[in-house]
Amino acid sequence: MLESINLQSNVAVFAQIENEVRFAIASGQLGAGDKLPTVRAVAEQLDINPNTVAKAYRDLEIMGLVYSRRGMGIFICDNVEAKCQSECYSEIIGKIHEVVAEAKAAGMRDTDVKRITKKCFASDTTPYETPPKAIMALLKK
Amino acid sequence: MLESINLQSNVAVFAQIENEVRFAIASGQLGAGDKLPTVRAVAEQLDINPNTVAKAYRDLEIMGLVYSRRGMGIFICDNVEAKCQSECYSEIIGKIHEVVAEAKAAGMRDTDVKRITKKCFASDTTPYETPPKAIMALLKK
Amino acid sequence: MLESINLQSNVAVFAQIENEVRFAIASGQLGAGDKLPTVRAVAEQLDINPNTVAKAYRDLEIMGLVYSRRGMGIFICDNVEAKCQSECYSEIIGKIHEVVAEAKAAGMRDTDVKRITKKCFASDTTPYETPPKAIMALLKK
Amino acid sequence: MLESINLQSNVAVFAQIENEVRFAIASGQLGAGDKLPTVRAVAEQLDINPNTVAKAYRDLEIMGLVYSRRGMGIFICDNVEAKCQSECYSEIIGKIHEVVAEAKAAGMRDTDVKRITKKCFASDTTPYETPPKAIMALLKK
DNA sequence: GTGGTCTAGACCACA
DNA sequence: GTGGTCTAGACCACC
Repeated sequence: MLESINLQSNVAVFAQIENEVRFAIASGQLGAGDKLPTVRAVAEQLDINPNTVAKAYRDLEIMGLVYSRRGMGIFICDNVEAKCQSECYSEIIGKIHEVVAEAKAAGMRDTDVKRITKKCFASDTTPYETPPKAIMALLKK
Repeated sequence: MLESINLQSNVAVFAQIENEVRFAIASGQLGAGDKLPTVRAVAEQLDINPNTVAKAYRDLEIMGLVYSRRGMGIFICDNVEAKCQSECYSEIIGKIHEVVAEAKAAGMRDTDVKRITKKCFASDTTPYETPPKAIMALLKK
Repeated sequence: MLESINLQSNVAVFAQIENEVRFAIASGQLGAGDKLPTVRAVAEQLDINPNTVAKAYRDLEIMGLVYSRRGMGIFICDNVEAKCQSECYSEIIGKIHEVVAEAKAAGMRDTDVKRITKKCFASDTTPYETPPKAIMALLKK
Repeated sequence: MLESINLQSNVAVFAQIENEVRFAIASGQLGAGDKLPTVRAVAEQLDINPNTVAKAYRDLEIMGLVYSRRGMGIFICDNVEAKCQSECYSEIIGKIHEVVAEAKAAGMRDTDVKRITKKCFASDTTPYETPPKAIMALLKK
C-alpha cells in the first residue's frame, strides 16, 4: 500500500503517508476495522524515522479516521468512507483549480489539459512519483 | 505583472515571483532583452524585503532564463521562450499527473475530473489561491 | 572536503562551495545518496554565516545535483556524476578557451601556454588562489 | 577592435574594454602614438553608457598605458609594449594556474588539458565569447 | 541608481 | 537538530 511514497519529493513524508491512507479509505481499499501496518514495519520498509510514521498515524487519529488499541495496533474507524471521500474530493478539486489556473497563465488551452488528463487516467502513474528529474529540480514547492 | 502574488499563500513568495516570470516568458508577455522590474520596485510594490525578490531573480539567472547587468538591471535571455514553455508545460503536466493519480487513488472517475477541469477553465481563479484546507482546519482544533 | 575554500578570494564564498561539491561529484568523491555536511557544520568550520552555506546548497538543488529532506539533511541525487562531469568539464573547457584566447590576443605562443600548463599540473596550486593582481595594485596607488 | 565585448558576460564591461586595449598593445596591434576610438564612438558602437568607456580609458591612463590630449583624443604611450606584455602575461599565467587547478580538482588529466589547449589555439575563439549558454548560466563569476 | 554578497537573527516545518 | 523562508541592514562593484 505504501509503494508510492517518494522520499525525494517536496511533499513531506508524513503527509504522503496520511494521504495514502485517506485515499485508500476513500476508494474502499481500506474499510472499517482494517488494521494498519505497524509503525515499526512501515518505518523499516521505507527506511524512515519511526517518529514520522507515528506522526502520520496520530494525525489520522486526530482527524477521526483511525483509532488505536494499545498493544493491538491501529484500526480504521467505522463510517469514515463517505467523510473521507468528501474531504479528499474537495482537496483534489482545490488542486485541480490551482493547476488549471497555472496552465491558463502559461498559455495552455482547454483541449490541451483535457488531452493530458485523459492520458493520465489511462496510464498508471502514482502520486508523488517524481516527474522528469529536471523538472523536479526547477519545481520548488 | 505581479498582481497575483499572494503573501498569505502556502507557496513561498520568492517561488511565486519565479513562476510569474516563467509563465510570463512562456506566454510571450516577456521576451528576449526585456527588462524585469527592478528588485527595489518589486519589493516596494509587494511590500516585501528586497532580498526576497533578489533571491527569485537570482534563481531565474541560475535557471538560465535571465541575465543581470550590474547597474543596468535584469534582462530576459535570448531564445528562452521555447525552453521556458516546455519547462512550464512539463511542470504543469507533472502536476496534472500527480493530481489525477490522487483522484484515481481516491476513487474519482474520469468524467468527474473532466467536469471539474472544464468548470475551472471557465472561471477566473488565479493560481496560489489557497485551496480548501479542510484537513488543516481539523488538525488545528 | 572544504579545505580549499578561500575567504579572501575574489570568487564568492558560496560559489566556491558550489564548485567544491560539483567537482567532488565529478571526481567520484561524492556519490548518489551521500549526505552533505550540514549547513551549520560547514558554517562553523569555515566561520561563515549559515545563510551563505544554505545559499550554496540551494543553488545546487536548483541545478538538480542535490535534494533536501527537512530534518534529515541534504543528499546527492542519483545519476548526476555523468551530468556533473560533463558540466564541470565544459565549464573548464570554456574557461580554457577564454584564457587561451586572451593569451593569443596578448601575443603568446602555443609553446608558452603548453609550458606553463605543464608546470601548473606538476605544482599543487589550489583553485581560487588569488592570481597576481599587478593591475589592481597599480590602480589602488 | 572591440568586436569581442560581450554584454552578457560576467566580466564587467569596463574590464573587458581595458583588457582589449592592453592585449592589443601587448600583441603590437596598437603602438606608441596610436589614437584610441573616442568614448562616444565606442559607447554608440557597443550601445553602452559612455561613463563605462570613460572609466576604462581613465583606468588605462592611471596604469600609464595611454595619455589624453584635451580636444584631441586618447593616445598610446611610448614604450609600453614590454610593460604591457609582462603584465598581461603574469595575469594570464595566474588564470592558467586557476583553471588548471580546477581541472585537476574535477579529475581531468594532464593530456586532456593539453589536447584542449591545442585545439583552442588552432580555432579562432575570442575572449569573453559566451561558451555554451547553459554553462554560462551555471558559471558564477 | 542598479544588482551582488554577506551577516545576524527571527520563525517555521519536519524528523 | 535539520533545512526553509523571510527580514533588516551592511558594504561593494558597476553604470
